[in-house]
Amino acid sequence: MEYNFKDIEQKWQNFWQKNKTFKADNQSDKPKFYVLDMFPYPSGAGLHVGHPLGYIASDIYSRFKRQMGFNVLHPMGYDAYGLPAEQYAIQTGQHPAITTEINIKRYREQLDKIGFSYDWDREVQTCDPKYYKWTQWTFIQLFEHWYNKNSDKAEAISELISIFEKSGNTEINAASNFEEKFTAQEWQQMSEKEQQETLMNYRLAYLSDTMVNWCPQLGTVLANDEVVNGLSVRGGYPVERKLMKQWSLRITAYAQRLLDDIETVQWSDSLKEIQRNWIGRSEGAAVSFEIKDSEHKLDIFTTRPDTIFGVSFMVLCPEHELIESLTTAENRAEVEKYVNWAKNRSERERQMETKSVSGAFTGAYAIHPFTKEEIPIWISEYVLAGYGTGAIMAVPAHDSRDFAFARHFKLPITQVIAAQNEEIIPTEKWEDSYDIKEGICINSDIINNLSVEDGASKIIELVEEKAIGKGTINYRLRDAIFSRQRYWGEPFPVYYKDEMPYMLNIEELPLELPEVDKYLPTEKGEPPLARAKNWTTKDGYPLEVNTMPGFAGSSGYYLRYMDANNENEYFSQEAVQYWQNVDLYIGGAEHATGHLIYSRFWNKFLYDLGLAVKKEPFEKLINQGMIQGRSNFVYRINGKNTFVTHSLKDQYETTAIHVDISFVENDILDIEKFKQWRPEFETAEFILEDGKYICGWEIEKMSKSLHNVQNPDELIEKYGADTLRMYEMFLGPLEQSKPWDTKGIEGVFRFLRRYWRLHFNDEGKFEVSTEKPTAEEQKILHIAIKKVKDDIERFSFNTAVSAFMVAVNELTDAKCNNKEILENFAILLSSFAPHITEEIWQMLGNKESISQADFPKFEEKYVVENDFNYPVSFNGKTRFMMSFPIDLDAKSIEAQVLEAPEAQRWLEGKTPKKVIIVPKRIINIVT
RNA sequence: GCGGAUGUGGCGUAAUUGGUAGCCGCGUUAGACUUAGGAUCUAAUGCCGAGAGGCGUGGGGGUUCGAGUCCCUCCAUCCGCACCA
Repeated sequence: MEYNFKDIEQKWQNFWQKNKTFKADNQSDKPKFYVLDMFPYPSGAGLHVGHPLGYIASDIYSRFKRQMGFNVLHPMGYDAYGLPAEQYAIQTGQHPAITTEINIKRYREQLDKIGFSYDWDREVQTCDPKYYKWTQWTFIQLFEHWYNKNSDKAEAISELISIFEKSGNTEINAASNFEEKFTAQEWQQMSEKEQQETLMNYRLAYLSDTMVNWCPQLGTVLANDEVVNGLSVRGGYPVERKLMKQWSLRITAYAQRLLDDIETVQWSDSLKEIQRNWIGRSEGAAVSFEIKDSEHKLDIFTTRPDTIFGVSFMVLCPEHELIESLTTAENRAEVEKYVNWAKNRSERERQMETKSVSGAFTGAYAIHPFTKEEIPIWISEYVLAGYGTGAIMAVPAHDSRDFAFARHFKLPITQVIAAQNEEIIPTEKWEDSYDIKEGICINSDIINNLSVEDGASKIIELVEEKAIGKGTINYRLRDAIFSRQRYWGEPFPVYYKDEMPYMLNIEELPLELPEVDKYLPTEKGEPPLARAKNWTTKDGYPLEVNTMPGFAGSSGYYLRYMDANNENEYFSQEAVQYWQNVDLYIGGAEHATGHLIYSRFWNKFLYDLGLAVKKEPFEKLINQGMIQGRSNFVYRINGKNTFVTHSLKDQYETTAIHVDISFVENDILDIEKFKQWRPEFETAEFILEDGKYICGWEIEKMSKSLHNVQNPDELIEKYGADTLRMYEMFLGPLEQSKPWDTKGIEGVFRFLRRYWRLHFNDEGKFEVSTEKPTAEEQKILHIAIKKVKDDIERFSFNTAVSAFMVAVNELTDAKCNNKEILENFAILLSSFAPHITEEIWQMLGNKESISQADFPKFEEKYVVENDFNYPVSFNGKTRFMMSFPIDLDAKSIEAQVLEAPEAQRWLEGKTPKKVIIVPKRIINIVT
């Protein structure tokens, strides 16, 4: 009987679905194991072969864990809100919900065809009101909490109010930018609105005027991780800075915990490093400089307080609030000109020209806190509004940017740090700044001769004494802007009364997304939800018209899977106590700074509330590599419609043209298909080699425009899902990027057919032997058991596939059709190739699904060898092999080796200086 | 510029503690079976060499009886961050 993968795969996919084979129970005596895939955004293009790579790996691991006796939670769902569906809606008028539903259906079909062991009863879709009810619910909780730095956790706003009533805000230590102090009495005298405005400075979800990344083409603001090089990640449109009233999440309150707990999870070093960089902790000092003839103070942040005696000017960012009041009359025109120029530059321009120096002098002077010298205050765009205080003390001798600025505007440069016993060169002769991180302080008054480290702590001590500064820690991480001026996202559960925002009652959730006539902003420039009719509460208060960003729905989805159908709670305590957190999370590295930071924050907040039970959501995380495309090229002779084969192309002037890979097999072009591809090629002529047109090739990104996209459906049609699954794993290590090359898939297909044939006799009839397995058969099996188990446990799926091939080759050579052996081998293979093994398992007489079988136990006794075939080397070079019993002592081995005729030949009569014998490894003779 | 990763046959890769470099698969070559082969099977296949043998894990150097693996140095490629004070 032939291996008919089509029937087999259909049969078992139906069986699994009908019997809910992979349904996970929230109650079990078994240990739990939670395997999660990063859920996909269902795009219109469907899945290509790169998407399932991680899904296949996690599926193998899930199936393996079930056979190892775990209760496995392996769910799947859809990150269904997103820009493409909305852009499409804007163009066509089709409701994004319809597009999304169609795309989800297509995704589901494609996923089903690959044979994944998901518990589909737990599916979530972020755009489903039953799901986003809990996204809205969490937002309300964030609004109702503040961050107490003393207890280092989120606490209820109601408690904060009672503190305010008792002692104002003088005693609290909260995560907030609000610096004014008020007493209990002052609090009580505030109006309702004033109180609400005050509280807004403490809430973890807060509304404020913020500098945002505004993307005019997308008509929305974007979070920092959604902008790269001044362009939007989605679409690549320019982004500008703009001050807008926006919802933000106070993720910065969690910066230190997000940083610290990176140490506790098993993620790749590179990913941990990306997160650390994104959080960007730096230690230093905040120092307040007095300003000459002014009541204002200039606050700066520096990581190098030890260089304070090298300050020769101060620099403010062009957005700095003191510019207005500090600028002197005679400098005003210049300053205004500069500020305007800087303001109108796009983020992109600004980032492109980081080398050019620009700036303006305010005419004002700061007073050095130690020397009392006057220090000119300048403005330049090289100081960023978003970092520290937006103002710096410039130490040109030891900072390259300050140095460039000082040289350009002819400002003094004073060296204050030097290496021990170093010859001092006057700074006028320097060509660059001296960015030294170790050394001793010079020209520095009271800290002279101290080390950099001691100098810094001395200065911090002194400024604290003078009450003009303190040691501080600064983070690069910004609060997450949470409003989007788009239609296709979660509505905020917020209404406005007296222009202050209030939360809906929990009972009113979910607040469902309303219908609108168009998916565009209103004429007044309000977001699309402003078009909705009756977009108010029952009492007529207007509802929020912004929607939540893409990361809202994906931040807590892993928790919802634990109890996906619970209508009363986000998830029950019973469910979370059992499932805890994700044991294995697999997905792409592109989420390193977005999703993975936000969901860690989300989880920590829910942890503070006593809902989540683990500090970190994802215990182990693996980033699967990208699958690159293999493009094919044809070479057109310039100015002609003639194409020349790859090996002859250098004899002509040619242009390489991407050709669709579906016309090409083994780099040989199907000329007829190519001619039909485009009208212009119909009359094309070809210069061949050996009667064939051979295409050139290159490894590139897999993309529609490069005509190199491999679609899994076609491959499943041709080879079946089991072959696709195994081939994707066989390609190479999971975490490495690798090109997709269909050539090798035949080898895996051949392997499965050879495996199938083990169970059939020469007449093609199913026939297995029920006799006792031979020692040889047991050995082949048990070597495979050990290898496959070890490989799966260390996520080395490619080498496991190779172990299967070795075993099947050996079983074929041994003409093995032993039932016991084949039964165990089927279990081994079933996590990789679930369909074919279910079929064989059934043919072998089993009634239950193979996924419920126990993973075979490795038994040492079947693989022990009596002899070891030693490589005998001379001076490290292997010369011949010689077999010895394993328990033979080194002395006897040495004596026998040296007597061997082969050894005599290599010794050439010399006496060996040394003989090294490593048992079961090697014999090395040194001459 | 800073940080991270990777370099092994024609190609994808393997070598888990420093111990036989190239497992497995693709491709290629030759052969068998066949009306046919894009089915199946057999054999060969790192490079040089007729052979003996020599050379080989990005380059150079080192440690070691022994290095793909450890150390130093240089080069190349990829990814992330980038005026972060």
